[in-house]
Amino acid sequence: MVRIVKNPEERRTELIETAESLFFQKGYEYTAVSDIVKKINVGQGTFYHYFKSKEDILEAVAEKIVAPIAEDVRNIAKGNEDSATKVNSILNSILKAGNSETGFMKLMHQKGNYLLHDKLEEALKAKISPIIAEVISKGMDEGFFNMSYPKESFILLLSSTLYLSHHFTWDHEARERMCAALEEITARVLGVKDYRFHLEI
Amino acid sequence: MVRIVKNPEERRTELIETAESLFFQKGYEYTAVSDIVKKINVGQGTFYHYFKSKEDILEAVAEKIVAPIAEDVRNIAKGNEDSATKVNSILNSILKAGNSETGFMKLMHQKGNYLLHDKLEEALKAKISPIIAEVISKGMDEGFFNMSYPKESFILLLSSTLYLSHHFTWDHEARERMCAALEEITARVLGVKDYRFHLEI
Amino acid sequence: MVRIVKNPEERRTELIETAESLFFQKGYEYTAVSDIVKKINVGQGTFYHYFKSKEDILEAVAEKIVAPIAEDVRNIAKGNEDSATKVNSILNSILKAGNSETGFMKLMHQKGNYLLHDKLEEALKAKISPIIAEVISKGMDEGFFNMSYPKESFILLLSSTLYLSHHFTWDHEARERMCAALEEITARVLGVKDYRFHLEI
Amino acid sequence: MVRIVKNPEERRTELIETAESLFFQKGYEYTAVSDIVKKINVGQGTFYHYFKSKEDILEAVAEKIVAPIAEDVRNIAKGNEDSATKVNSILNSILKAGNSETGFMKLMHQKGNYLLHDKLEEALKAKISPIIAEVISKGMDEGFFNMSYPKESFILLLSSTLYLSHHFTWDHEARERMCAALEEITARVLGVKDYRFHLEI
DNA sequence: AATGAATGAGATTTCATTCAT
DNA sequence: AATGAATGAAATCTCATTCAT
Repeated sequence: MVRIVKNPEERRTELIETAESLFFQKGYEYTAVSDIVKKINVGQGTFYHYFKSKEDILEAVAEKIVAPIAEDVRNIAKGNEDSATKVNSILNSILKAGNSETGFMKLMHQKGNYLLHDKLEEALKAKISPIIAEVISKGMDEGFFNMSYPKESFILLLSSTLYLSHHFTWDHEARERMCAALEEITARVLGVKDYRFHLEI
Repeated sequence: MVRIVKNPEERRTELIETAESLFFQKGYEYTAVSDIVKKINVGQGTFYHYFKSKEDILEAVAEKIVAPIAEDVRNIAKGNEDSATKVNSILNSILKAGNSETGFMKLMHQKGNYLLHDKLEEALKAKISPIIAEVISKGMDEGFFNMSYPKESFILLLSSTLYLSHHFTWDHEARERMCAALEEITARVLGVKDYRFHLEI
Repeated sequence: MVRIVKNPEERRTELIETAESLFFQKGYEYTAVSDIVKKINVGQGTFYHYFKSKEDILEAVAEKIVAPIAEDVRNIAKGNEDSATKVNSILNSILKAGNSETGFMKLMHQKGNYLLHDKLEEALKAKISPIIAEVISKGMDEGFFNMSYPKESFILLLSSTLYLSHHFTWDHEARERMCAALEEITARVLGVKDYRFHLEI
Repeated sequence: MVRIVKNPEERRTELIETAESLFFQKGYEYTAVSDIVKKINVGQGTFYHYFKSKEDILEAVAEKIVAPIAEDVRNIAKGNEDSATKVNSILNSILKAGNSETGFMKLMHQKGNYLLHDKLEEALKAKISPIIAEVISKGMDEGFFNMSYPKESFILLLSSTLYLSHHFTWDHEARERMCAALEEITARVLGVKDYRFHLEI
């Protein structure tokens, strides 16, 4: 085979992107390392030059997915809106990222992607929870929110949100209702009075 | 090997119980069919008399786990208590079943048990949701509860509850707080005014 | 592939014999499990039905080789000859088994057979040393042999014998001389006076 | 990485020493070329500037180990002592070099070092045998030693000596006995009458 | 109903060596 | 002289399932 030397950064990215697209199509378990390397015409060994195992690239893929979401959430948190609006935007941002045509939800809930599911959930929580915690905390101080156990309550709310995302297969109407329910729940859990959440899936 | 003929029902149960115990110890993925049959000294082929695949016995295990919980919930639903009390009991019943020493939670959240997780969640929802739905619905009629989308809201609440169960490893204090948060959330989601939930993990 | 069911004992032997012959031809390291199974037209899995690893069959091969030698030595030890004659026969038996056309020496000293070398040496010592020890001990009691440290001395002598076997590649004359040297050494080490050892390679 | 140019001789030595230390720790087979180069922070390609293969550096390591021993032996041979004393010193020199904390014996008898074992034995024999042969020969002429096949006998004796070294892990008493046995054997094999060997491990 | 020998596709990983830079 | 990205062949082992008995 012709040997093509590339900037390592570039090669690495190439591998991650290829892996992601294959995990999306066939699922992690059903994607062989050989599928990945064949697709970009590099040797099998090249893969192991960059990742020490198949699970290793899975983590890289999970990070690649979560990074822009975390970035988004971070930006929202930095903004000047009031806390309820921020929470609303954050939830929408997550729902949107998850449910778009190539969103992480489709990826997560596929037969061969159980492990990816785990890694994603973990990464999401690790990167996003702390940011939200701050928003909530500020909202509490300002009297916007009213919860006895803000941190815990929000984790539970977030899990509901992610759970909702699961159900991207539902028919339109069902999703609408689910979404509306989540709006109500969010308001109630946060103890918000004069704010109406608007979520979209 | 000496060939021991047993009552088919008995053999089947024996296989399911063995499978369950192995899934508990090592996880579904890491349990080979050969592990199961070796443990009760039957031939490999025997397994395939009773189950058409490995996934098949997984479903049987999931059902075996869910059945008594559903039974419990059904009994609570039949009782004479008011609706809020019933919901309270139901949630506790689920939490308890999930968190006991050999409860389904430990099983669900183990590395090789992703598929089992799925099947359990599915089975739980299939068997339990309708019963709860009725309780909720009655509570709504009686003015006990107040939600715009009772069914959807409760599913989300239930998912939070299960999610909470996840975290049975936390230290005592953390779990106490989590539990208290769930009590508050439950009340708020259901739109209950004059009832204080008491959950236990 | 047509499935041919055989008596397990037979299949196992078939595998061991095939493995031995391949190790002899190409060396252990250069023999793939797939080579073995292909040669007798069974599935790859069949191999792992009988041996839990490639190293496992290596041990079986080593045992198969050592067993008849140990048997021989045991029979010699049981005989009615005087101790010196027994020792002479034992050494010859080992030399002969090692140096015959398909003897273990050729097997041992081949590039890909280092591990087999080890296993063989180990097995030889484990099975044969105790028998010899007894012969020596009896010879000491009868005044045939005369050594201050019989056990230790004989181990050293045996190692020389095996070492000698190494050199099956030498030309005829060199081997003759080596053999004659060993005869003298044996007599001296054992402290034998009126016996002339006759070794053959 | 910063590129550091060194005196080729120095670089070569650095590589050999690193290889030796790794072979000592992990064994030749389990030491990757990449382990060696990583340890001294040079590129993978640099290795192949100095050695044409992995086996090539193995030989260099073997030579490095054997050289000082041969030097020692050569010096002893040059001395004015009588032949028996010289043999005694030579054997001790070899035993000492082999059994010191980082001696070649530990190296030789390690799982991944079969090939090194071979190379060492070969090198030892090539460099040391001729020197000893001369000492022996002189001793024969002077009537000190008495053997029918001096060269062959001594090789066998040497192999026993090395074999003994093998067992440097034995407990103190066992080694004492082994050593004493070797003293007796040496005297007998050489046909020495009025000399008592004193070996130390 | 029961057995257990047989199957075989396929996946991950290693690493000595090469070569474009 | 030095680099280190790239290569790729090859090998072991797993295990759900089948099927001759």
